[in-house]
Amino acid sequence: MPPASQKSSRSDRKEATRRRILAAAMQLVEEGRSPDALGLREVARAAGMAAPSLYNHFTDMDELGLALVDECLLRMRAVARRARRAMVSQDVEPALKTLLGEFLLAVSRFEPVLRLLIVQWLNPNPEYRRLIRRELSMMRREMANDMRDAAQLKGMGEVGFDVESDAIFSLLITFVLNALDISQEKREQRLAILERQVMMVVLGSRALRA
Amino acid sequence: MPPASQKSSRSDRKEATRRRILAAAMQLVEEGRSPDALGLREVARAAGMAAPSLYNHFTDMDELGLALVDECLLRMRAVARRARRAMVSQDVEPALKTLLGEFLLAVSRFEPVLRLLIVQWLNPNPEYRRLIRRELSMMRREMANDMRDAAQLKGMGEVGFDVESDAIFSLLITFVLNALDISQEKREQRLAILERQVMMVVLGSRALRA
DNA sequence: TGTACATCAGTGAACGCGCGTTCACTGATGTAC
DNA sequence: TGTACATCAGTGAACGCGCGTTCACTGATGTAC
Repeated sequence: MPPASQKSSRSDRKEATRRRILAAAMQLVEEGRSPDALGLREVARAAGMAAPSLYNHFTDMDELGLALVDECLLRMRAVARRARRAMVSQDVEPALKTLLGEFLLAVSRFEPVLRLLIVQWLNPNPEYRRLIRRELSMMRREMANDMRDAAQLKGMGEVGFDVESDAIFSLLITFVLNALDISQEKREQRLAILERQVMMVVLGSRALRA
Repeated sequence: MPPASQKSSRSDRKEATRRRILAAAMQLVEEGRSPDALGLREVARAAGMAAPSLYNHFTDMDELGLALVDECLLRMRAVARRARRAMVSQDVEPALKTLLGEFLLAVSRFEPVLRLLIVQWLNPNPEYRRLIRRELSMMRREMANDMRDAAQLKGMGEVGFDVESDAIFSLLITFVLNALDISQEKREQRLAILERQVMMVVLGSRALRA
């Protein structure tokens, strides 16, 4: 038996290399390289290694692709969490303005990441869809929980916000689709529209409850 | 100068072959063949001709692809028109129920067509996106016009419904994304949610106007 | 501590494959006289 | 109407290309004694 620290030395470096590969792939994505996702050689080159080396870290391209999607989802969750945290303990309207402002920033900053996620949402391989859908509904649920907590704080009692947050998510997703290749200026115009639409949902669900 | 009828004989047959190719491609799409759109040979085989023959009718694969997208959009517009016609001169809620019922049928029936449209919406070649976006905003506008006309009939005066119909469209699009590979049963559950969400938008925009 | 051996991340060359596309050709159909 | 010629939709074979993947090998690193 070798000492644990020694034993892990080689596997530590291997793990680091794996991260390096994923980081290189992510950078390619963020640079907007998206001719139908990335090629094996392209990623290898970006990571500064020979193509077959990737097979020491991923059994095939799909495993790399899924790991990449996972990485993208991770970033999006961080964005969502940050946005939600920024809106706690505000009134509805300023809270939404904050949320959407954060969202616009995120869309601009992560546009290629979002594009990859939507493309892979339609990947013939169902594993991609499962992964994305699972994470997405998790984000939806977190948002619904936050809304419920906020409502409770304002003494509105125990109300469900699942349908409502689902609708808002739909608006956000379509916003991304529409925003994909328009100018920053038009994007802000569309954000103003999005704001009104989210308000519609908020007011409408209030009316439905009454 | 040859008589026009004679002259067109050969080009008529050519035109017919072109249509045959597109029809064969459409059938492949509707059968759910979608490993990242269709291959040249696959389409040729389905149309019963040799691969290079396609070049007598399309300058390259992109032209065929765009023609195919056009065909898909045509069908979707027909669906939309039919749905809107089914909802004239009803009250808001039954009209929406009718609209969404038609919509669910269409999603089930044209699922692969819709999938192709969303995939091509993200095609690196911007021509696809332009085409789809143009057609989509046309459909949106038509819907907004119908809503405006209906509102006018009920004496609500000249009100714009663009933001509202845009929101409803967003909900529909995301519904398609979510519906893509779930069972008929779950789909109907989601349709019930969609109904409530559309009602939220309708009621909410009414509240916003007040 | 020093040496002989095992492991294994990384490599260069090559694989089979299917893709979109080009090319010289064929033969039925239309045109001109 | 009959014949000689032009057009052109359709074809089989072949092209170059880039893809994901396999393989035998190398050489640094870890292991055992």
